[in-house]
Amino acid sequence: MEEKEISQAVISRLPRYFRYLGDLKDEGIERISSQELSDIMKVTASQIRQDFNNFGGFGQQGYGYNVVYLYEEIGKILGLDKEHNLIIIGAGHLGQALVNYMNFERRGFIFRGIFDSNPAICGMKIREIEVQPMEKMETFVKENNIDIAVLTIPKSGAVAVAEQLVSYGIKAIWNFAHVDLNVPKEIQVENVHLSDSLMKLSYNLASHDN
Amino acid sequence: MEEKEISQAVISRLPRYFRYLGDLKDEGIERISSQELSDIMKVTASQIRQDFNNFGGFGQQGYGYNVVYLYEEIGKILGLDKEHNLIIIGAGHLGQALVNYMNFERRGFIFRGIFDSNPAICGMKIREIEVQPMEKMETFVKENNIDIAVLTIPKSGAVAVAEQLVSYGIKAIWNFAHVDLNVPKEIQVENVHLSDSLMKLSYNLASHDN
DNA sequence: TAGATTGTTAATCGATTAACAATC
DNA sequence: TAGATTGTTAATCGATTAACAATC
Repeated sequence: MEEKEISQAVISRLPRYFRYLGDLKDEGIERISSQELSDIMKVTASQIRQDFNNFGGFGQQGYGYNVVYLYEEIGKILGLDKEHNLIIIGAGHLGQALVNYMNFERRGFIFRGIFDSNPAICGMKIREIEVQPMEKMETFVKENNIDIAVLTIPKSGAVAVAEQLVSYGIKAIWNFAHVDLNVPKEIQVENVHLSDSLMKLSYNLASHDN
Repeated sequence: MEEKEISQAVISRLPRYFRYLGDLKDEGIERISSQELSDIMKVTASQIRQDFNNFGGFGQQGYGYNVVYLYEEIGKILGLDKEHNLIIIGAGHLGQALVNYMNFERRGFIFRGIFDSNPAICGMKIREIEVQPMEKMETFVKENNIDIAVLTIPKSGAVAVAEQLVSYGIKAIWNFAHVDLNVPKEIQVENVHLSDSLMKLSYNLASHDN
């Protein structure tokens, strides 16, 4: 599908552009130049133009970029014009928090199922979605066209569950378990290692402390 | 405190080293070479040696690295040998999930207080910690030697609350609100933008889909 | 047309990898 | 000592920034 591979450094910046452009759109701003965007986002205008040009010319010389158009194009690049069917494995506090966070749904990421290995909480409902036992996962994934699995289980079970999910046909994993998964490279994995993030903060706190 | 500034790229890798070394330690492994670590972590041995040498020589020629020693040194670099006092602002699902996640406490990050602007949930207890109204925040921060604030509130209020926190003497903010904070550069900010992370996954899913 | 601003090439900077001398 | 492996310098690679010609 892609002509040339875009670097992950660029991809990581796209959601932030998307957010700022959404805000500008909401404010009714019609056009913006790379220099103006540079001023509010605190990145160089050069980087902005380079980033956008990875995906083709979104702007117009002498004018700049049309906010709504650019916003929509970046949304498409990020796949936000399509619906994604998600399941979440692990109905603990974090899993529940994610299911309850409505903004994902607004962007087309729809939670279809919740699974947990603890029989005590199976049957419980989180926002109309019933928690199911792990045994139901295979059929559910196959019958409901699930493409993304969210892992909010302890690290001990995560590697094995990830392998199962891949065998059921899952294409991407959003991994909150504090462990590196072992899946084929064509399966996309995005790790959210909260304790790593906190440790980084801790380092920066200590090193800038005088 | 620091001689030379260490790049954030290096810092970002330290928690992962720390995790692998902890696992090796638990397995009773005494020593490891950069090459062996390279094999299990899937990064180059060269990078491992460069990374460690930013902080001085942790190894020994002909021998490698002592696992326990290296583990402890990296822990110290990350500031995990000290206790941190945290407060969390926003007692919603995500805030509750973080407070309930015991692993942070194990590493010395202690939740001392929880604040929320909704009077209806003030007084509620989350793991023995009572949710307090925002008005109590200033005194609490000053009297309890709080150094890290965790922001789990909607983006609308986040920028203002961050500024307040800074004025109360907070030194670092772990920001889960989907907005860029506007604080002096000596205040450390670590952003966890979950929707950005999910969008990145969505991009990679779409672009590797054939 | 003149002015503005992009798209894109070239230059710089920084991070990663390779190589090897130092040394345990 | 000989072998192994680090610490560190040098080479490469990739990402960011600067510059400017193209063009609206």
